[in-house]
Amino acid sequence: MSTSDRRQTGGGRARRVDAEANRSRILDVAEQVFGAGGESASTEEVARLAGVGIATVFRHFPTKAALLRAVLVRRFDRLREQAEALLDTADPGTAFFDFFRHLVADAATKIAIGEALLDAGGDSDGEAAEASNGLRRAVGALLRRAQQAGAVRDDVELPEVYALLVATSRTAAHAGLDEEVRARALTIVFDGLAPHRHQPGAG
Amino acid sequence: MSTSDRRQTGGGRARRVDAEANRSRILDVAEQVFGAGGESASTEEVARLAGVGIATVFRHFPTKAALLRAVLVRRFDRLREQAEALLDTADPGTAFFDFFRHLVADAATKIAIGEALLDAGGDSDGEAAEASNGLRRAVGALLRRAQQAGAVRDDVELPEVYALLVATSRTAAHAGLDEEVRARALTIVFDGLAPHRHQPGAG
DNA sequence: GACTATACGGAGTCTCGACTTCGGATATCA
DNA sequence: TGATATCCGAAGTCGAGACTCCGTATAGTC
Repeated sequence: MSTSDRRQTGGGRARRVDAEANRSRILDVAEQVFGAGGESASTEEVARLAGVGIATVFRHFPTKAALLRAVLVRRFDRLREQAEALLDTADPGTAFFDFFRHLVADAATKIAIGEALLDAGGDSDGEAAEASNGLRRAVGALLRRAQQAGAVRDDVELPEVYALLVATSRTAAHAGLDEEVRARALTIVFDGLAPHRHQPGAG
Repeated sequence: MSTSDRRQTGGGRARRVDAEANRSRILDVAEQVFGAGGESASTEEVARLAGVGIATVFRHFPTKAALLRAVLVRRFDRLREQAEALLDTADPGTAFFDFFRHLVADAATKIAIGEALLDAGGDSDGEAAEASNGLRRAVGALLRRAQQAGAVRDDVELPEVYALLVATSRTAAHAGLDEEVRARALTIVFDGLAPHRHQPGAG
């Protein structure tokens, strides 16, 4: 309900099926390409890997920014759905920490996602910001539930938790950080989020 | 002893004082410009703000990458010196946590620094990698000392600690994360680094 | 099978930014 | 002060990548 409903409403005829298939393939490829190379990857490469001409890409997405936005919206929506699904999980603590881990692992192969997690919140266009906020709210719900269950300390709030989520995701997105180190770093963060602790390192 | 010693050795005459002044000013401006806008900021803007022609920038630094590298080397060296100075501080725990906080705050106004903290380690040229490793080693020394003093748990190692340092620095570097949230996020990380805790959120 | 709106791809244009050229200025030294 | 090696800036070149034009192909409809 976020994308791909353009001509359906408004009177004009529906999109041709080949055009719809191309649009979908372009989105898939763009997610991979921008995921691997960041947003500096070229539109031409997306077209080539999708097996279409560059004009076709620009016909479906008027600017490169629009394409990137569409990719991000889809990704954010998917992550939000996964987060919301976890709200039904039996153990709130497991749900929260698992999703944290999942998002970081997911971002590890998607540079642009990690970057965008941050950027989309502030500026950006309405749709992308909305998708980003949707994800943020879902994380907030997981957090609150985990706190009520006593799995996360009560004195932390969404902004700093989300900041840590973004920070670890963005860093995991780049090469050079192997999986084991990432897991150990997350363990430290999770320990910091756990209840029953005193204040260290205060200046 | 890392930069600015070019013509001094080797027989040729020393650099003219106006040239040396320009070189220094270019480095200062470049640090600001790349700090604020990331490495995508243009060389021409550096030249303009430094009050010189663009050719002068390229005369001193043969490529944009070389300029960026010079900026980073200088910055890394400076941070390393600060870290090493803290090794004489009375309290090892305070030294470690203060430097962590300092580095994150420093990176908050220097996008390129945060990015480079990560990148320089892996590839990059010899000089930049060396400077980066120097900083990493200095952080390692602070960490070990803090652990011996019982201010940081014994079962964490430099890779994951450095990863967290990089992660929080990079994220702090972008807009939209206010100072208070940053401080609260760091508190969580520091709590995770503190000794005497059980394992939460394990899956 | 023919007709047509829709979609396609290749070959452009246009802008931007890294880097060079070269004639003119100036610090340095005698 | 005069000679000159060094340094400077304005105006280029060059390549890359975002975006457009237009003749051709094809899905959808009869």
